[in-house]
Amino acid sequence: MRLTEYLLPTLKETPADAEIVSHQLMLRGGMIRKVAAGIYTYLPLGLRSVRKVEQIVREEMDRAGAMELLMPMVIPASLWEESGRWEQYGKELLRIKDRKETEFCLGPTHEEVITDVVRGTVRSYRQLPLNLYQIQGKFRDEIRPRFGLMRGREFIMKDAYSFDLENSGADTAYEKMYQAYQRIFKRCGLKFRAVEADTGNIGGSSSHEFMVLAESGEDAIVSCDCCDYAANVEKAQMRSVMQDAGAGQAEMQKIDTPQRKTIAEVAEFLDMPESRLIKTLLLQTDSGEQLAVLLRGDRELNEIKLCRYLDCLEVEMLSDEAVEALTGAPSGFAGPVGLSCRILADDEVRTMADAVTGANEKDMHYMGTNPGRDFTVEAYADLRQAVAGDGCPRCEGSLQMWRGIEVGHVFKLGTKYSQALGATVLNAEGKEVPLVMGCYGIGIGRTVAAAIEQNHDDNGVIFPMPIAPFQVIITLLNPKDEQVMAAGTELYEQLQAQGVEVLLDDRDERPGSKFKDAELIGIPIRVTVGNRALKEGAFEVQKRAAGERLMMPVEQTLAWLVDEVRRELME
RNA sequence: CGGGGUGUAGCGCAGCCUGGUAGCGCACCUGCCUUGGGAGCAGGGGGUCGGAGGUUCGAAUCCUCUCGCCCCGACCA
Repeated sequence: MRLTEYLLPTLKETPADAEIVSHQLMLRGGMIRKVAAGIYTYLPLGLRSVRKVEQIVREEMDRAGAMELLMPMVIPASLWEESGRWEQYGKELLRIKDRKETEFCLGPTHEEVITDVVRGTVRSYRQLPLNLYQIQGKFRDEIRPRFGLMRGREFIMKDAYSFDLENSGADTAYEKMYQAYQRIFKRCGLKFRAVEADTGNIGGSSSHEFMVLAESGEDAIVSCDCCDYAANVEKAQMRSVMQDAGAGQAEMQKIDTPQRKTIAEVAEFLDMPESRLIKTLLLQTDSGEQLAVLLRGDRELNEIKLCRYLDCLEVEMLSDEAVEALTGAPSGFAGPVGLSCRILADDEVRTMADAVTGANEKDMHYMGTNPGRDFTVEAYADLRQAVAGDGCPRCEGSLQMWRGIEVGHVFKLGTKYSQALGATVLNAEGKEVPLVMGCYGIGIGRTVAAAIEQNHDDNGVIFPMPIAPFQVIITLLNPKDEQVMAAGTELYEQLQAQGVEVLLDDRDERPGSKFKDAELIGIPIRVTVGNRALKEGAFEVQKRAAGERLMMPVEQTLAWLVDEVRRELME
């Protein structure tokens, strides 16, 4: 494309509402424009990168034996009622009505629709295994859209669904997708890691997330420094510390802790480490049950682990009023001694002796309390958030912390949806059995954004060749100079003939602006055409990533470029 | 939803406290000039000051309500 004919609205200044680099650069580079919160238009340049990622995904899905189809974005409520998710999914599901007042939703994911398709078309185990995917716009009415394409409400996703007769087949399908994902993100030029993950409201038995490592990532992940254990902190386990501390020596005694409400304040007041305190969290489940959860003072609750333990969808901290009603004291002084509600505790609490807890009385705490002796814990479980330095659950190593962007997620679904929707086949014995499913997502736009998070410098994006919107940009220093225009145009046409995706910057701008734009939009290779070098019979070539400039004889340039582009596509 | 902030030209902002001609930089248009790192000069276009109501002779500015957007927490590709 010639830039004089292309829509490339670059911005010199950074828009105020863009927080992270990828969002800023996509806005500045003329790749996207916001239409509403979490809703974007992909401008021509941005769309090209999106399409590149889609194409890589397609190739690898097809290679893994999956078939592409396309499902509707608008889905009748009735299907979601069958699976039970119409009630369950909550406000993220955007519900709409048609003119006849029939209810629909905008699809945030498509387990129901695909299962409906398959139950209507697949009757026999001989038609299995089956893996169907689509690349499509999804809508989730996120509580807080942010970071541009990173967390939009409308976003492009590849979602695939596998169907098998038995668990073993489903495991194979899962493994195939896992391998395909490795290939996809590698081809996109990303540094990533697959980690064990919680399954959230998609459900199912096990899952892995593909995390692009980036400081700006919204997820925290841990990995072992010795073995290959890696997990989202939501799910992360740590080496258990099961030894029982036994009853301590101290007598339990009540002490004054005026105005000291937080763990930090009490610890400082008593001049002891936070780990000697027991933190008492008062919570309420979605079914309205109130309970207390005990943690070592320096630990944080992992709500997802708690929800799994309780088999509920969410827990919520009690309001100050509810705390006062339950404990008889203002919030900040809750403790397990004499507490009437159900009490759970993290495993670590079992190892504590002579601990400090709230006394359920204003401005008072207990010293020298011991679980079992002074209060009764209904059950101990792993309820705490992993932190850097915790022991690896699989080996003797210790855990490190990273930030990651979740670009892909694979789930083993089991028969959750096939059972709810009655998707069955006849097996070899002629018996009707529910299909065993898996589902596999990739955030397309998010992958582009993640690539930018990982590949940029002060001057802009540095696209990896496979997902660059164009592979080469030819910068004409002075397009009014006939020789410059002629030499540049010839190279441009030759490159196109060779299948290289090339931009010709033929705009009548000063060189500085053109260099800045070329760097901002991250085209991997730039060819500079100016009369100074042309007099020597040369172009100047420069790779965006490396930066060093190279004078190259005009007649060698075409072959060199074609070669470089092909080589970088292969890497 | 809770807490904090912000809406003035396409973008970045000032003006608001203390009411009285709507401004600056970038971008855009025209001309001249310039052409190896976001030039210069001259001229020009572009605004329901987020919206509604109120106070006032007079509101971007004060008051009330409302909407959008951003940031901090629970959601997820």
